[in-house]
Amino acid sequence: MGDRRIPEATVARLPLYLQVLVEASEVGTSTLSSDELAQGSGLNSAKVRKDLSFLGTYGTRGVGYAVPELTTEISQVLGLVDDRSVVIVGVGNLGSALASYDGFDRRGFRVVALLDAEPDRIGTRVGRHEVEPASELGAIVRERGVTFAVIAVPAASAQAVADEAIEAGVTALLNFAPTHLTVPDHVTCRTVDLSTELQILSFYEQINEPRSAAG
Amino acid sequence: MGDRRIPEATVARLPLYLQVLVEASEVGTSTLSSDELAQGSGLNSAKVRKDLSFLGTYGTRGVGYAVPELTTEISQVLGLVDDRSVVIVGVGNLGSALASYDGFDRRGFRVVALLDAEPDRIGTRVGRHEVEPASELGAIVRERGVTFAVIAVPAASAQAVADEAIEAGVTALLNFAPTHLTVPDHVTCRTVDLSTELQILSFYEQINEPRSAAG
DNA sequence: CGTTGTGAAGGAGTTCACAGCA
DNA sequence: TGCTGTGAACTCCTTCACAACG
Repeated sequence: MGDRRIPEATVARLPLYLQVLVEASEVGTSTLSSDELAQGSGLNSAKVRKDLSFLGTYGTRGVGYAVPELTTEISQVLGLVDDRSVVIVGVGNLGSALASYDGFDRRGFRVVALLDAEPDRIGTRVGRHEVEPASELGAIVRERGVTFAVIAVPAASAQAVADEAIEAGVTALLNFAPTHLTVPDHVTCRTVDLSTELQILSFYEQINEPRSAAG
Repeated sequence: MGDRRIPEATVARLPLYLQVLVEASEVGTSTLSSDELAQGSGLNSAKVRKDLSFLGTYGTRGVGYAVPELTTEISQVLGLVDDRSVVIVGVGNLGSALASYDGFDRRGFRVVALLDAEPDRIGTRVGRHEVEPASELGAIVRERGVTFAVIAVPAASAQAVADEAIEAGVTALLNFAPTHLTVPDHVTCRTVDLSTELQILSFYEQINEPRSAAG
């Protein structure tokens, strides 16, 4: 210990641990060892212990980690304690899917608006929401205290959408457009690009396949 | 140089460079400096040069990188030269969105089947395909020479789907189920979990927000 | 006795800074 | 002159190995 800063690599794994913890608690398990946590998340126990040590001391030697306590602690560290308002911009195929995705609500992310620039789509219902005009982005973000924006618009308009959202007060962006977004320091942006993921897979697939061993 | 192995971190960035290169070529730009590539992908020039040096020598000192040559080289390294057959398992909200996503085809990933376990969905059309029964997974993979599977089923059935796909010959998995999949060494699996991404964002959002500076 | 927590070692990735070349 | 290519320094992450402790 000593340092209070949690390494980036550790932060990226905390949600995995949370997943395993929630599953365990659903089955009634009250304690998990670092090794069990590792199994469940596809890591190794040393990494798990090191990661959890950054949060403080939540384990018991000879026993393991208490599921409810650790769940609470990780939720707290990740800032999942109170609800966050999310706006989804772009209600095409992906945007619609995201709007209907229950994983948002389950972790305290409340979708408060769906926006789109297409006149045809405005006023239609998607999931529990009615699609509103994208031109209202700034106003909606301000009025409804939105801090998260999910960007599911074409690459060409993604930066403009991001800029307007940030201008209005959004501080976290989840970007599905296949393009790099430039954001100020106080804003966090993560880009998820399906095509990129496939290309990375493609690289390793051809490596793993040394010309098909018959037999 | 000397080493022929491309670092993992570099592989993960090659698709970004490819994106910038394709955009540049569409605008008619024939040369890009490491700094321009860096701008476009949100990195820094040293990283770009180091990354590209692993591919060989494709730059010209004093000038930059030739767009078409570098595009070809990266495509080749990523194994994007010939088409790959992809099967999408799970045609819920996300699966449907993926089925209609044109980013797959654009990079040589050919979706050859959509599968689902729900009797209601079988036979319905989604995008250009008719949904087939998930029980046919193994047969379809074998008959159509599928090597990529996109898993968009609930977490509870994801591992079973993965196992069957792998058994039939799939060697690359893109998993959207919020759970860790165990796969043999010769198979590559990448998990994309929206909820995980949001939670990581959440962490940095609260860090960036030191109790809201008025003004 | 079993498992955590952690210094220390080892490895991977990033950045620096500049020689080398068009 | 300007930009690449790259050793070397540095920082970050992972793994090891074991003392500490319930």
